[in-house]
Amino acid sequence: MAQSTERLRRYLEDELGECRSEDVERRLDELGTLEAALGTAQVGAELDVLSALSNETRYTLVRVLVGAREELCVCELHAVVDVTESGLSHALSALVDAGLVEGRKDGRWKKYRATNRAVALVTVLDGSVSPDE
Amino acid sequence: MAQSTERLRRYLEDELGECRSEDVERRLDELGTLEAALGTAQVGAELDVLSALSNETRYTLVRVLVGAREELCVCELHAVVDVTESGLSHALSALVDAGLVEGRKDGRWKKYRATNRAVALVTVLDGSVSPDE
DNA sequence: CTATTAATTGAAGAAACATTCAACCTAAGC
DNA sequence: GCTTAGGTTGAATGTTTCTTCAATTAATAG
Repeated sequence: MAQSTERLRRYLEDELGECRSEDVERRLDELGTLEAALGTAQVGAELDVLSALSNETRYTLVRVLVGAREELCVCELHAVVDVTESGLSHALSALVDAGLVEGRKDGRWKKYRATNRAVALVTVLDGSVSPDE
Repeated sequence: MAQSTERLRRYLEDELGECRSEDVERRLDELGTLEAALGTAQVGAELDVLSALSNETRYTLVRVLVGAREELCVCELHAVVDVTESGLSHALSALVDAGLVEGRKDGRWKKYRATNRAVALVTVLDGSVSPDE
């Protein structure tokens, strides 16, 4: 919520024919309610997930792990993305933080797999985004 | 796809008990297939959508428009986010490019509404992300 | 036609991000 | 024990991405 309400008043005058202070107040309230519909914590968490996904390296890793339907070793994932070992580790760590991937140590190897959240998101993206744009 | 296959060879030796060159080749192939499962164009488009959403201002706008279930005037949206008019315009333009929002001019006002794609994505995010993280 | 208002555009500085290098930790192997 | 290999961490840098300011377009009002 923020900023000058002058323009909004003129807009409501246009829409409603007339406009009193309380009309502006009411509309601001409605808009505020829409904005706050989910808590700030929820929105913050969703933004974290989106930020984690919106990077080519990380998104590729998620896609591959979702597609694999099984856990993959870091050394296998390294064959799939074009970053250093360190970069790969940073990427996986960000995905773990976002709850998109889970890691497990297995002897001297470390394996990662996609979470249900990752599967759900990738599925929707595939379904609602067509390549021609 | 990239990088040294030495570690992968050793990993496969561990997993399979033995490992010939062709085993490494085959595994690299499988991984490559996973990575290429969707075309590059598709992945690029999905990344564009994710990048558009992964910003507080833009995500808030999408959430409000999805929640409103009707078109809202720029001057109304301005009451909801904390950026300049110019910033708001840039944000809306990015959302249009990503196919998350559609704009329509109405006299001297301009109105935006959420697309189906936006509704689908917000719905899944709400469903799969819980606030406590 | 001029002035005003709604909104957009481009450029530029500031802030956030991603990637790498180097150092490090841990588990196995000798 | 020592060494090697898999993987992670933190700091630094180079690149993107935001946000703003100033100028601009388009529509209405006078």
